[in-house]
Amino acid sequence: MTRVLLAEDDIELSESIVEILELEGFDVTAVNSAEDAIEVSLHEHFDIALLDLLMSGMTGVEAISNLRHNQPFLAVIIITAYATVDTAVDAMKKGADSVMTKPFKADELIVTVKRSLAEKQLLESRGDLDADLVYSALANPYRRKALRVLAGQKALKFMDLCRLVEIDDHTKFNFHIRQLKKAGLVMQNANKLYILTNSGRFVLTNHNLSSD
Amino acid sequence: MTRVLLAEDDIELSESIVEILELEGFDVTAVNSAEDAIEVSLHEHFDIALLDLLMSGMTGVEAISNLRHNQPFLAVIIITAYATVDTAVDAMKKGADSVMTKPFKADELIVTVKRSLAEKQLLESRGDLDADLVYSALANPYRRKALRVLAGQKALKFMDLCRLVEIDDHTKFNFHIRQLKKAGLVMQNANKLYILTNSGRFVLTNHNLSSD
DNA sequence: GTAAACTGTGAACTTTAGTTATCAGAATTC
DNA sequence: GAATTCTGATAACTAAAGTTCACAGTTTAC
Repeated sequence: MTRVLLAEDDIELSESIVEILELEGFDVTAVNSAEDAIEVSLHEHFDIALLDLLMSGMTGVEAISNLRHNQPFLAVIIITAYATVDTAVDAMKKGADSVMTKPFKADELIVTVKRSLAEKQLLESRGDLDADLVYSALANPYRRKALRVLAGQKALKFMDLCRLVEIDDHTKFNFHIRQLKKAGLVMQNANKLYILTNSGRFVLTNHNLSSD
Repeated sequence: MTRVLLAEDDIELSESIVEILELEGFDVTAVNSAEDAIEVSLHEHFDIALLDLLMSGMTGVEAISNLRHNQPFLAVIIITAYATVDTAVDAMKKGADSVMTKPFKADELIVTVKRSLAEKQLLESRGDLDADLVYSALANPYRRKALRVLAGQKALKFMDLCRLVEIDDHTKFNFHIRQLKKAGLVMQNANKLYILTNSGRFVLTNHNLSSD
Protein backbone atom coordinates (compact mmCIF):
# COMPACT_ATOMS: atom_id res chain seq x y z
CA MET A 1 0.00 0.00 0.00
CA THR A 2 1.21 3.50 -0.80
CA ARG A 3 2.21 5.37 2.33
CA VAL A 4 1.64 9.11 2.58
CA LEU A 5 3.20 11.43 5.15
CA LEU A 6 1.17 14.59 5.71
CA ALA A 7 2.55 17.57 7.65
CA GLU A 8 -0.13 20.25 8.05
CA ASP A 9 -0.88 22.36 11.11
CA ASP A 10 -4.37 23.38 10.07
CA ILE A 11 -6.30 20.57 11.76
CA GLU A 12 -9.39 20.96 9.63
CA LEU A 13 -7.52 20.89 6.36
CA SER A 14 -5.41 18.03 7.60
CA GLU A 15 -8.43 15.92 8.42
CA SER A 16 -10.02 16.67 5.10
CA ILE A 17 -6.87 15.67 3.20
CA VAL A 18 -6.60 12.45 5.19
CA GLU A 19 -10.18 11.63 4.35
CA ILE A 20 -9.75 12.29 0.64
CA LEU A 21 -6.58 10.22 0.37
CA GLU A 22 -7.81 7.33 2.47
CA LEU A 23 -10.87 7.07 0.25
CA GLU A 24 -8.44 6.65 -2.63
CA GLY A 25 -6.79 3.79 -0.81
CA PHE A 26 -3.70 5.52 0.51
CA ASP A 27 -2.30 4.85 3.96
CA VAL A 28 -1.91 8.31 5.48
CA THR A 29 0.09 9.36 8.54
CA ALA A 30 -0.67 12.94 9.63
CA VAL A 31 1.55 15.11 11.79
CA ASN A 32 1.34 18.85 12.43
CA SER A 33 4.89 20.07 12.07
CA ALA A 34 7.93 19.61 9.88
CA GLU A 35 9.93 18.49 12.88
CA ASP A 36 7.46 15.69 13.61
CA ALA A 37 7.53 14.65 9.97
CA ILE A 38 11.30 14.23 10.14
CA GLU A 39 11.01 12.30 13.39
CA VAL A 40 8.42 9.89 11.98
CA SER A 41 10.41 9.39 8.78
CA LEU A 42 13.30 8.02 10.82
CA HIS A 43 11.31 4.95 11.77
CA GLU A 44 8.80 4.43 9.01
CA HIS A 45 8.92 4.26 5.25
CA PHE A 46 6.86 6.62 3.08
CA ASP A 47 6.39 6.91 -0.65
CA ILE A 48 5.30 10.52 -0.72
CA ALA A 49 5.18 13.51 1.62
CA LEU A 50 2.72 16.40 1.54
CA LEU A 51 4.19 19.33 3.41
CA ASP A 52 2.57 22.61 4.23
CA LEU A 53 4.98 25.42 3.49
CA LEU A 54 4.20 27.60 6.49
CA MET A 55 3.94 25.87 9.83
CA SER A 56 5.11 26.91 13.26
CA GLY A 57 8.80 26.08 13.37
CA MET A 58 10.54 24.67 10.33
CA THR A 59 8.98 25.23 6.89
CA GLY A 60 8.00 22.36 4.65
CA VAL A 61 10.70 23.28 2.18
CA GLU A 62 13.39 23.29 4.84
CA ALA A 63 12.35 19.80 5.85
CA ILE A 64 12.81 18.31 2.39
CA SER A 65 16.52 17.59 2.55
CA ASN A 66 16.16 16.08 6.02
CA LEU A 67 13.41 13.78 4.84
CA ARG A 68 15.30 12.74 1.74
CA HIS A 69 18.24 11.96 3.92
CA ASN A 70 16.41 8.98 5.28
CA GLN A 71 14.40 8.20 2.19
CA PRO A 72 16.14 9.21 -1.01
CA PHE A 73 13.25 8.27 -3.27
CA LEU A 74 10.56 10.13 -1.37
CA ALA A 75 8.26 12.21 -3.56
CA VAL A 76 7.49 15.63 -2.07
CA ILE A 77 4.56 17.97 -2.67
CA ILE A 78 4.52 21.41 -1.06
CA ILE A 79 1.14 22.86 -0.10
CA THR A 80 0.69 26.57 0.46
CA ALA A 81 -1.92 29.27 0.53
CA TYR A 82 0.49 32.01 -0.37
CA ALA A 83 2.18 30.58 -3.41
CA THR A 84 3.82 32.99 -5.78
CA VAL A 85 5.94 32.07 -8.75
CA ASP A 86 9.01 32.85 -6.68
CA THR A 87 8.10 30.62 -3.76
CA ALA A 88 7.19 27.83 -6.17
CA VAL A 89 10.51 28.17 -7.99
CA ASP A 90 12.34 28.17 -4.69
CA ALA A 91 10.52 25.06 -3.48
CA MET A 92 11.32 23.22 -6.71
CA LYS A 93 14.96 24.21 -6.46
CA LYS A 94 15.07 22.82 -2.96
CA GLY A 95 13.77 19.50 -4.15
CA ALA A 96 9.98 19.60 -4.20
CA ASP A 97 8.38 17.59 -6.97
CA SER A 98 5.32 19.77 -7.16
CA VAL A 99 3.66 22.76 -5.52
CA MET A 100 -0.07 23.05 -4.84
CA THR A 101 -1.95 26.19 -3.89
CA LYS A 102 -4.61 26.17 -1.21
CA PRO A 103 -7.49 25.89 -1.46
CA PHE A 104 -7.68 22.94 -3.82
CA LYS A 105 -10.32 20.46 -4.82
CA ALA A 106 -10.19 16.78 -3.95
CA ASP A 107 -9.62 15.93 -7.60
CA GLU A 108 -6.62 18.22 -7.90
CA LEU A 109 -5.06 16.68 -4.83
CA ILE A 110 -5.52 13.14 -6.05
CA VAL A 111 -4.23 13.91 -9.52
CA THR A 112 -1.16 15.69 -8.20
CA VAL A 113 -0.32 12.94 -5.74
CA LYS A 114 -0.77 10.21 -8.32
CA ARG A 115 1.25 12.04 -10.92
CA SER A 116 4.11 12.69 -8.55
CA LEU A 117 4.16 9.04 -7.58
CA ALA A 118 4.08 8.01 -11.23
CA GLU A 119 7.03 10.26 -12.03
CA LYS A 120 9.03 8.81 -9.16
CA GLN A 121 7.97 5.35 -10.20
CA LEU A 122 9.32 5.97 -13.66
CA LEU A 123 12.65 6.81 -12.20
CA GLU A 124 12.71 4.16 -9.57
CA SER A 125 11.56 1.23 -11.65
CA ARG A 126 14.24 0.88 -14.23
CA GLY A 127 11.81 -1.67 -15.59
CA ASP A 128 13.63 -3.97 -17.95
CA LEU A 129 16.96 -2.30 -17.28
CA ASP A 130 19.63 -4.19 -15.40
CA ALA A 131 21.47 -1.58 -13.34
CA ASP A 132 24.74 -3.50 -13.43
CA LEU A 133 24.70 -3.69 -17.18
CA VAL A 134 23.64 -0.09 -17.64
CA TYR A 135 26.31 1.36 -15.40
CA SER A 136 29.03 -0.79 -16.78
CA ALA A 137 27.90 0.15 -20.26
CA LEU A 138 28.18 3.81 -19.28
CA ALA A 139 31.60 3.28 -17.72
CA ASN A 140 33.32 3.64 -21.07
CA PRO A 141 33.81 6.98 -22.81
CA TYR A 142 33.40 5.52 -26.32
CA ARG A 143 30.04 4.15 -25.35
CA ARG A 144 28.89 7.37 -23.73
CA LYS A 145 29.93 9.17 -26.86
CA ALA A 146 28.05 6.71 -29.04
CA LEU A 147 24.93 7.31 -26.98
CA ARG A 148 25.29 11.05 -27.27
CA VAL A 149 25.83 10.82 -31.01
CA LEU A 150 22.79 8.60 -31.40
CA ALA A 151 20.73 11.02 -29.35
CA GLY A 152 21.66 13.79 -31.75
CA GLN A 153 20.96 11.94 -34.98
CA LYS A 154 17.98 9.69 -35.29
CA ALA A 155 19.35 6.53 -36.91
CA LEU A 156 22.82 5.68 -38.10
CA LYS A 157 24.56 3.00 -40.09
CA PHE A 158 27.22 1.01 -38.35
CA MET A 159 30.15 2.63 -40.11
CA ASP A 160 28.76 6.16 -39.85
CA LEU A 161 28.28 5.79 -36.12
CA CYS A 162 31.73 4.28 -35.86
CA ARG A 163 33.28 7.26 -37.59
CA LEU A 164 31.35 9.78 -35.52
CA VAL A 165 32.59 8.12 -32.36
CA GLU A 166 36.05 8.35 -33.84
CA ILE A 167 37.11 4.78 -33.39
CA ASP A 168 39.33 3.77 -36.25
CA ASP A 169 39.07 0.05 -35.73
CA HIS A 170 35.53 -0.98 -36.61
CA THR A 171 35.79 -4.35 -34.92
CA LYS A 172 36.69 -2.63 -31.70
CA PHE A 173 33.67 -0.42 -32.11
CA ASN A 174 31.61 -3.49 -32.83
CA PHE A 175 32.49 -4.77 -29.39
CA HIS A 176 31.31 -1.60 -27.71
CA ILE A 177 28.06 -1.34 -29.58
CA ARG A 178 27.33 -4.90 -28.58
CA GLN A 179 27.81 -3.92 -24.95
CA LEU A 180 25.30 -1.14 -25.49
CA LYS A 181 22.86 -3.56 -27.05
CA LYS A 182 23.33 -6.02 -24.22
CA ALA A 183 22.56 -3.26 -21.72
CA GLY A 184 19.35 -2.48 -23.62
CA LEU A 185 20.34 1.08 -24.43
CA VAL A 186 20.72 0.67 -28.18
CA MET A 187 18.95 -1.42 -30.79
CA GLN A 188 18.74 -1.79 -34.55
CA ASN A 189 15.64 -0.84 -36.46
CA ALA A 190 14.11 -2.73 -39.38
CA ASN A 191 16.76 -1.40 -41.76
CA LYS A 192 19.56 -2.45 -39.42
CA LEU A 193 20.23 1.16 -38.55
CA TYR A 194 21.29 1.82 -34.99
CA ILE A 195 18.95 3.79 -32.75
CA LEU A 196 18.53 4.49 -29.06
CA THR A 197 15.98 2.41 -27.22
CA ASN A 198 13.50 4.20 -25.01
CA SER A 199 15.58 3.11 -22.07
CA GLY A 200 18.64 4.55 -23.75
CA ARG A 201 16.99 7.87 -24.29
CA PHE A 202 15.73 7.87 -20.73
CA VAL A 203 19.14 7.10 -19.29
CA LEU A 204 20.78 9.72 -21.44
CA THR A 205 18.48 12.57 -20.52
CA ASN A 206 18.27 11.54 -16.92
CA HIS A 207 21.87 11.01 -16.08
CA ASN A 208 22.96 14.23 -17.67
CA LEU A 209 25.99 12.59 -19.21
CA SER A 210 28.92 14.86 -18.97
CA SER A 211 30.46 15.70 -22.28
CA ASP A 212 33.89 14.37 -21.34
CA MET B 1 33.35 35.81 -21.06
CA THR B 2 29.95 34.50 -20.06
CA ARG B 3 27.80 33.84 -23.08
CA VAL B 4 24.04 34.37 -22.91
CA LEU B 5 21.50 33.10 -25.42
CA LEU B 6 18.29 35.11 -25.45
CA ALA B 7 15.15 33.93 -27.24
CA GLU B 8 12.46 36.60 -27.10
CA ASP B 9 10.06 37.63 -29.83
CA ASP B 10 9.12 41.00 -28.34
CA ILE B 11 11.76 43.14 -30.05
CA GLU B 12 11.58 45.98 -27.58
CA LEU B 13 11.95 43.76 -24.54
CA SER B 14 14.70 41.83 -26.27
CA GLU B 15 16.71 44.96 -26.96
CA SER B 16 16.29 46.15 -23.42
CA ILE B 17 17.46 42.83 -21.99
CA VAL B 18 20.47 42.82 -24.29
CA GLU B 19 21.37 46.29 -23.15
CA ILE B 20 21.06 45.45 -19.45
CA LEU B 21 23.15 42.31 -19.72
CA GLU B 22 25.83 43.80 -21.94
CA LEU B 23 26.29 46.59 -19.45
CA GLU B 24 26.97 43.88 -16.90
CA GLY B 25 29.65 42.46 -19.15
CA PHE B 26 27.80 39.50 -20.62
CA ASP B 27 28.15 38.49 -24.25
CA VAL B 28 24.55 38.24 -25.48
CA THR B 29 23.22 36.57 -28.61
CA ALA B 30 19.56 37.39 -29.28
CA VAL B 31 17.20 35.38 -31.46
CA ASN B 32 13.43 35.62 -31.73
CA SER B 33 12.25 32.03 -31.65
CA ALA B 34 12.94 28.78 -29.83
CA GLU B 35 13.78 27.15 -33.14
CA ASP B 36 16.47 29.72 -33.86
CA ALA B 37 17.86 29.25 -30.37
CA ILE B 38 18.27 25.54 -30.99
CA GLU B 39 19.87 26.20 -34.35
CA VAL B 40 22.39 28.65 -32.90
CA SER B 41 23.21 26.33 -30.00
CA LEU B 42 24.39 23.72 -32.48
CA HIS B 43 27.33 25.83 -33.49
CA GLU B 44 28.13 28.03 -30.50
CA HIS B 45 28.62 27.48 -26.83
CA PHE B 46 26.49 29.25 -24.23
CA ASP B 47 26.54 29.31 -20.46
CA ILE B 48 22.96 30.35 -19.94
CA ALA B 49 19.77 30.69 -21.96
CA LEU B 50 16.89 33.09 -21.33
CA LEU B 51 13.80 31.80 -23.07
CA ASP B 52 10.46 33.45 -23.39
CA LEU B 53 7.75 30.94 -22.65
CA LEU B 54 5.30 32.00 -25.33
CA MET B 55 6.68 32.66 -28.78
CA SER B 56 5.34 31.83 -32.19
CA GLY B 57 6.20 28.21 -32.79
CA MET B 58 7.86 26.16 -30.10
CA THR B 59 7.62 27.33 -26.48
CA GLY B 60 10.68 28.08 -24.44
CA VAL B 61 10.01 25.13 -22.18
CA GLU B 62 9.75 22.76 -25.11
CA ALA B 63 13.13 23.93 -26.33
CA ILE B 64 14.94 23.13 -23.09
CA SER B 65 15.65 19.48 -23.72
CA ASN B 66 16.84 20.25 -27.25
CA LEU B 67 19.22 22.88 -26.00
CA ARG B 68 20.56 20.68 -23.24
CA HIS B 69 21.13 18.03 -25.79
CA ASN B 70 24.02 19.95 -27.21
CA GLN B 71 25.07 21.64 -24.00
CA PRO B 72 24.30 19.52 -20.96
CA PHE B 73 25.32 22.14 -18.41
CA LEU B 74 23.40 25.03 -19.88
CA ALA B 75 21.54 27.08 -17.30
CA VAL B 76 17.99 27.96 -18.35
CA ILE B 77 15.73 30.77 -17.23
CA ILE B 78 12.15 30.95 -18.48
CA ILE B 79 10.62 34.41 -18.92
CA THR B 80 6.88 34.85 -19.09
CA ALA B 81 4.17 37.43 -18.62
CA TYR B 82 1.55 34.88 -17.71
CA ALA B 83 3.27 32.90 -15.01
CA THR B 84 1.12 30.97 -12.60
CA VAL B 85 2.35 28.58 -9.97
CA ASP B 86 1.36 25.72 -12.25
CA THR B 87 3.26 26.95 -15.28
CA ALA B 88 6.29 27.62 -13.09
CA VAL B 89 6.15 24.14 -11.59
CA ASP B 90 5.79 22.67 -15.04
CA ALA B 91 8.76 24.64 -16.38
CA MET B 92 10.92 23.55 -13.46
CA LYS B 93 9.91 19.93 -13.98
CA LYS B 94 10.93 20.21 -17.61
CA GLY B 95 14.34 21.43 -16.63
CA ALA B 96 14.25 25.20 -16.16
CA ASP B 97 16.51 26.50 -13.42
CA SER B 98 14.37 29.51 -12.70
CA VAL B 99 11.23 31.31 -13.85
CA MET B 100 10.86 35.10 -14.09
CA THR B 101 7.65 37.03 -14.52
CA LYS B 102 7.43 39.98 -16.89
CA PRO B 103 7.75 42.83 -16.34
CA PHE B 104 10.91 42.77 -14.27
CA LYS B 105 13.48 45.32 -13.23
CA ALA B 106 17.06 45.33 -14.42
CA ASP B 107 18.25 44.36 -10.95
CA GLU B 108 16.00 41.33 -10.78
CA LEU B 109 17.24 40.13 -14.13
CA ILE B 110 20.88 40.48 -13.20
CA VAL B 111 20.44 38.80 -9.83
CA THR B 112 18.54 35.89 -11.33
CA VAL B 113 21.05 35.35 -14.11
CA LYS B 114 24.01 35.51 -11.77
CA ARG B 115 22.42 33.19 -9.24
CA SER B 116 21.53 30.62 -11.88
CA LEU B 117 25.06 30.69 -13.18
CA ALA B 118 26.43 30.27 -9.66
CA GLU B 119 24.19 27.26 -9.03
CA LYS B 120 25.27 25.62 -12.28
CA GLN B 121 28.84 26.32 -11.42
CA LEU B 122 28.32 24.29 -8.29
CA LEU B 123 27.12 21.35 -10.30
CA GLU B 124 29.70 21.67 -12.98
CA SER B 125 32.47 21.76 -10.43
CA ARG B 126 31.60 18.16 -9.92
CA GLY B 127 34.02 18.12 -12.80
CA ASP B 128 36.43 16.70 -10.27
CA LEU B 129 34.43 13.54 -10.82
CA ASP B 130 35.84 11.19 -13.40
CA ALA B 131 32.85 9.82 -15.28
CA ASP B 132 34.62 6.54 -16.03
CA LEU B 133 35.39 5.98 -12.38
CA VAL B 134 31.95 6.99 -11.20
CA TYR B 135 30.08 4.75 -13.60
CA SER B 136 32.32 1.81 -13.01
CA ALA B 137 31.95 2.37 -9.28
CA LEU B 138 28.19 2.30 -9.72
CA ALA B 139 28.33 -0.80 -11.90
CA ASN B 140 28.43 -3.07 -8.86
CA PRO B 141 25.37 -3.82 -6.74
CA TYR B 142 27.33 -4.05 -3.49
CA ARG B 143 28.67 -0.58 -4.06
CA ARG B 144 25.29 0.87 -4.97
CA LYS B 145 23.92 -0.69 -1.82
CA ALA B 146 26.74 0.77 0.24
CA LEU B 147 25.96 4.21 -1.14
CA ARG B 148 22.29 3.86 -0.36
CA VAL B 149 23.03 2.67 3.15
CA LEU B 150 25.38 5.59 3.70
CA ALA B 151 22.75 7.99 2.42
CA GLY B 152 20.34 6.69 5.03
CA GLN B 153 22.68 6.74 8.02
CA LYS B 154 25.04 9.62 8.52
CA ALA B 155 28.36 7.92 9.37
CA LEU B 156 29.22 4.27 9.79
CA LYS B 157 32.08 2.17 11.02
CA PHE B 158 33.72 -0.15 8.56
CA MET B 159 32.26 -3.33 9.99
CA ASP B 160 28.79 -1.89 10.51
CA LEU B 161 28.65 -0.78 6.91
CA CYS B 162 29.99 -4.12 5.83
CA ARG B 163 27.24 -5.94 7.67
CA LEU B 164 24.52 -3.63 6.37
CA VAL B 165 25.66 -4.31 2.83
CA GLU B 166 25.57 -8.01 3.72
CA ILE B 167 29.01 -8.98 2.59
CA ASP B 168 30.41 -11.71 4.79
CA ASP B 169 34.04 -11.32 3.82
CA HIS B 170 35.28 -8.02 5.15
CA THR B 171 38.34 -7.94 2.92
CA LYS B 172 36.10 -8.29 -0.09
CA PHE B 173 34.06 -5.40 1.17
CA ASN B 174 37.26 -3.50 1.77
CA PHE B 175 38.01 -3.77 -1.91
CA HIS B 176 34.64 -2.30 -2.87
CA ILE B 177 34.77 0.57 -0.46
CA ARG B 178 38.16 1.45 -1.84
CA GLN B 179 36.65 1.62 -5.29
CA LEU B 180 34.06 4.02 -3.94
CA LYS B 181 36.77 6.13 -2.36
CA LYS B 182 38.79 6.12 -5.56
CA ALA B 183 35.74 7.35 -7.46
CA GLY B 184 35.36 10.20 -4.94
CA LEU B 185 31.92 9.11 -3.79
CA VAL B 186 32.84 8.07 -0.26
CA MET B 187 35.34 9.31 2.29
CA GLN B 188 36.26 8.85 5.95
CA ASN B 189 35.68 11.57 8.49
CA ALA B 190 38.01 12.55 11.31
CA ASN B 191 36.94 9.53 13.35
CA LYS B 192 37.58 7.19 10.42
CA LEU B 193 33.85 6.69 10.02
CA TYR B 194 32.65 6.29 6.45
CA ILE B 195 30.46 9.01 4.98
CA LEU B 196 29.27 10.11 1.56
CA THR B 197 31.18 12.93 -0.08
CA ASN B 198 29.20 15.82 -1.52
CA SER B 199 29.79 14.28 -4.90
CA GLY B 200 28.49 10.99 -3.60
CA ARG B 201 25.33 12.57 -2.32
CA PHE B 202 24.94 14.43 -5.58
CA VAL B 203 25.34 11.30 -7.66
CA LEU B 204 22.97 9.37 -5.46
CA THR B 205 20.12 11.85 -5.60
CA ASN B 206 20.74 12.73 -9.21
CA HIS B 207 21.01 9.30 -10.71
CA ASN B 208 18.16 8.04 -8.67
CA LEU B 209 19.81 4.72 -8.06
CA SER B 210 17.46 1.87 -8.59
CA SER B 211 16.77 -0.11 -5.47
CA ASP B 212 17.80 -3.44 -6.98
C1' DG C 1 46.43 -7.49 30.65
C1' DT C 2 44.69 -10.51 27.50
C1' DA C 3 41.37 -12.19 24.35
C1' DA C 4 38.44 -10.85 20.91
C1' DA C 5 36.80 -8.18 17.41
C1' DC C 6 37.97 -4.28 14.19
C1' DT C 7 40.30 -2.35 10.15
C1' DG C 8 43.09 -2.80 7.22
C1' DT C 9 47.50 -4.42 3.51
C1' DG C 10 49.53 -7.25 -0.06
C1' DA C 11 49.98 -11.20 -2.93
C1' DA C 12 47.97 -14.95 -5.61
C1' DC C 13 44.34 -16.15 -8.11
C1' DT C 14 39.84 -16.16 -11.08
C1' DT C 15 36.79 -13.85 -13.88
C1' DT C 16 35.31 -10.33 -16.88
C1' DA C 17 36.27 -6.36 -19.96
C1' DG C 18 38.57 -4.73 -23.77
C1' DT C 19 41.76 -5.10 -27.87
C1' DT C 20 43.56 -6.85 -32.01
C1' DA C 21 43.81 -9.78 -36.00
C1' DT C 22 41.74 -12.83 -39.32
C1' DC C 23 38.09 -14.11 -42.01
C1' DA C 24 33.50 -14.06 -44.45
C1' DG C 25 28.87 -13.07 -46.09
C1' DA C 26 26.03 -8.96 -47.67
C1' DA C 27 25.39 -4.81 -49.92
C1' DT C 28 27.21 -1.18 -53.16
C1' DT C 29 29.77 0.53 -56.71
C1' DC C 30 31.69 0.48 -61.14
C1' DG D 1 30.07 -9.75 -62.53
C1' DA D 2 34.15 -8.11 -60.24
C1' DA D 3 35.90 -5.16 -56.98
C1' DT D 4 35.11 -2.75 -52.94
C1' DT D 5 33.17 -1.26 -48.91
C1' DC D 6 30.03 -2.55 -45.13
C1' DT D 7 28.85 -5.37 -41.23
C1' DG D 8 29.76 -8.61 -38.24
C1' DA D 9 31.45 -13.29 -36.05
C1' DT D 10 35.20 -15.72 -33.87
C1' DA D 11 39.38 -16.63 -31.63
C1' DA D 12 43.53 -15.34 -29.27
C1' DC D 13 45.33 -12.21 -26.52
C1' DT D 14 46.10 -8.30 -22.79
C1' DA D 15 44.38 -5.48 -19.13
C1' DA D 16 41.40 -4.65 -15.48
C1' DA D 17 38.02 -6.00 -12.02
C1' DG D 18 36.87 -8.88 -8.42
C1' DT D 19 37.77 -12.62 -5.02
C1' DT D 20 40.17 -15.16 -1.61
C1' DC D 21 43.77 -16.05 1.61
C1' DA D 22 47.33 -15.06 4.92
C1' DC D 23 48.78 -11.85 8.08
C1' DA D 24 49.24 -7.74 11.28
C1' DG D 25 48.55 -3.48 13.83
C1' DT D 26 44.65 -1.23 16.53
C1' DT D 27 40.75 -0.89 19.37
C1' DT D 28 37.36 -2.64 22.42
C1' DA D 29 35.52 -5.84 25.86
C1' DC D 30 36.05 -8.32 29.96
